[in-house]
Amino acid sequence: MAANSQFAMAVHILTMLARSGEENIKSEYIAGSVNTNAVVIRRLLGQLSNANLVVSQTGAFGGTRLARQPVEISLCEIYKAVCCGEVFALHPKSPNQDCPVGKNIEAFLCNLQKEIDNSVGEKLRQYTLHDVIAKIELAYV
Amino acid sequence: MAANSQFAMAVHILTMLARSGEENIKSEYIAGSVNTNAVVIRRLLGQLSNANLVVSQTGAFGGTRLARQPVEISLCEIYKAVCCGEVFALHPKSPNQDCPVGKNIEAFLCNLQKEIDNSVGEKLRQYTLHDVIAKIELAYV
DNA sequence: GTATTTGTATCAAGAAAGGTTACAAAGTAG
DNA sequence: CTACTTTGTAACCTTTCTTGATACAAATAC
Repeated sequence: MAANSQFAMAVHILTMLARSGEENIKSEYIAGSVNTNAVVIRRLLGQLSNANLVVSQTGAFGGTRLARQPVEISLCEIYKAVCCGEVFALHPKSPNQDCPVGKNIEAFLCNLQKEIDNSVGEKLRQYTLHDVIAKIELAYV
Repeated sequence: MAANSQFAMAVHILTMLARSGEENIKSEYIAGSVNTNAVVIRRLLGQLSNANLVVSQTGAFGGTRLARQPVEISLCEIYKAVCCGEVFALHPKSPNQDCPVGKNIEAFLCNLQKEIDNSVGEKLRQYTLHDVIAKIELAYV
């Protein structure tokens, strides 16, 4: 399976929007920077819109802009908006319930999964889009 | 077959081995508990063997046993032994280097990726195979 | 009305994981 | 030495996910 880079692309997209303020940005333009197809961008924008992170407009002079200030959007929100996945997956088939290990390992792993996810969420909550811009601007001064 | 469940299966395998002490366990037997094919188990055991977590023997009465005591094997080591993947992937194609965002976002995301991975590693380092057994035994008393 | 842009639907290509069969190599027992 | 057992791999198939691409209806501006 191809690796999931939706979070990386979503951060890229939102960083572009953050730098453009109230101006509407076209998916075609963003696609040029992310180096992909405009439909890929629009699909991601759809998810970000569902999460109330962006606002879109159809029609001529339409496009997308942030729904909130960059300082009010954490990377954790972005992660949750586009990543349905967990850090690791559970067993593809349920383990053998007649084995004491098989019977109980799933519950353990499921709890562990949640614990790790919380840990990742906490880390991501430390950064906002504003921080991303700050770091990137520094990088090319 | 959705996401990567190698870590989940590896923990399951090692828990089985941990409960059997010095005894050699056959891949066929483990496969019965994990509910998969013996070759899938042997593939994982190969990775765990490369990481010096288990020792295998071919031939009659062969099989696999832990290379160390359960208390000396952390979940972090297991994770690193079987997961080549990161929590999130970077851009599939390199972003447009003519765009200030495209030019600098990769470095930022790469650092973030490492930071998150460290965070996950730290969390997993808190648990050993011994802890897993303790929790599982409790679960079915 | 015409041009533009989003929002979707649909399809194809490629990658990764898991499952399966097959078999050589290594080891044990007698 | 012979027969048997088990690991270690290779090869192949199927399923599933992600990305990329084309197409077109709906919405909006002038």
